Amino acid sequence: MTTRIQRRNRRVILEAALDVFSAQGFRGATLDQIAGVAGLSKPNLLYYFDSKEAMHRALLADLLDTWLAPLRAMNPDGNGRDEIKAYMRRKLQMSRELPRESRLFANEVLQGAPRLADLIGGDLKRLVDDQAQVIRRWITNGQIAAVDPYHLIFSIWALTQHYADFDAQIRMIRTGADPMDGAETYLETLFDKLLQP
Amino acid sequence: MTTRIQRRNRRVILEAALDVFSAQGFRGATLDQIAGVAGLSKPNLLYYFDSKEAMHRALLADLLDTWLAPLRAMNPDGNGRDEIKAYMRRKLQMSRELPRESRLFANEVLQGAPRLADLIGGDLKRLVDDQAQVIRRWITNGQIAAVDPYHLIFSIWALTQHYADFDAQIRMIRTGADPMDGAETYLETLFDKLLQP
DNA sequence: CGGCACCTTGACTGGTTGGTCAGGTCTGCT
DNA sequence: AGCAGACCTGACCAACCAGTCAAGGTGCCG
Repeated sequence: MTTRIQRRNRRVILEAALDVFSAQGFRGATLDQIAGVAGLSKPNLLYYFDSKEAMHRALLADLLDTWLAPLRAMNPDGNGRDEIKAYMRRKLQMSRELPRESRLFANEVLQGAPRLADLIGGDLKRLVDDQAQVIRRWITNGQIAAVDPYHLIFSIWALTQHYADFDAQIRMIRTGADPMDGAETYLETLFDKLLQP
Repeated sequence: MTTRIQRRNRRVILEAALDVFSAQGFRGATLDQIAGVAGLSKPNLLYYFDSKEAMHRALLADLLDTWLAPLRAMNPDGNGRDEIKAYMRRKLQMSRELPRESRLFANEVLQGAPRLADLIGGDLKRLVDDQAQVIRRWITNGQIAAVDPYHLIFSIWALTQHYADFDAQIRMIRTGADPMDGAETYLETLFDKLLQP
């Protein structure tokens, strides 16, 4: 049985943990920092989660579905070009709206995904394999140009997540402007040209 | 005056530090780990470098030139499409040959580039601004299609570095094969189509 | 081969950090 | 109101970690 207080505090803690983990990485984050952001005491954090590791795991598990949803949502019966471009647009929107989540995953993968491997397991691979098949069918149908489906998916990840993960670098260069200004238009053009049969 | 032993040990230490920092991030790396990889004692490390921070700074400073060289090497008087594609190819090769360096920078930028800001300063911005001007000229000359020069550069970074930085994820999906198999062909096609006037 | 500068290290320190615990406070139910 | 169980915390601990130091070892010069 979960109480109202439990629900509220767990939410507050995970929110704070996302803030700190995404900005500092797992090793770099401290319970004191998370406690400070959450406005709770450190022992209280550990009343709700068994360990720092458990918070991190809970975060990743909660976010995994959200993170993969855009890829899952690609409709095999839709028009190839529209579906892929819609996928790209959804991912780009996630970089804009959920940059902390993007950086959390990036931090994790960058360090070899030790805490992610068992969570994802073959799940991600299966999803990507399935959608690669779908893309292959669109190629066969002549709906899109013949490009490697895996590299196509990787390039969507790379191009969209870059704006969240490397935000600091982009800000150094495009001082003033919103770092993502013009990104949608640019990527729209890029994928239009790439996929044109 | 630097002795032979000094040169050798500094090199060994930076090599080990690159290994550990790129895999664990600054905060995640410990001097004991670096000492272990280097085959030296921890106090000995601190005989050659004032602090952990100093090792990290030395690494970044040493690598910065290497890292920006490909962008600097873009020849304003060359053919636009060839120059940009050559830049992309050089960056992709760096992802293949220097993945640790790529991950070191990625780790740094991901966490807001605190230790990089003063090192790069306006230097990177100036270089990118200059090369963006060069690209604009190629567009005016009709050598390449009209695309936003900044997003073009960002997309080259994103697409090439992704293979080094997200290697762990790609390996989960493309089990067996070399993660970068087919990447060059794919990116060649992508930029061909994108830049086609 | 003797001496001096350079190199190396075991043992230590002070500060940080994840996690524990005993006891106190609050909340919701009857 | 009263109580049982949920919630919260100050004080504490053990492990870890960057950095110090004094003392001994090593290479290089005359």
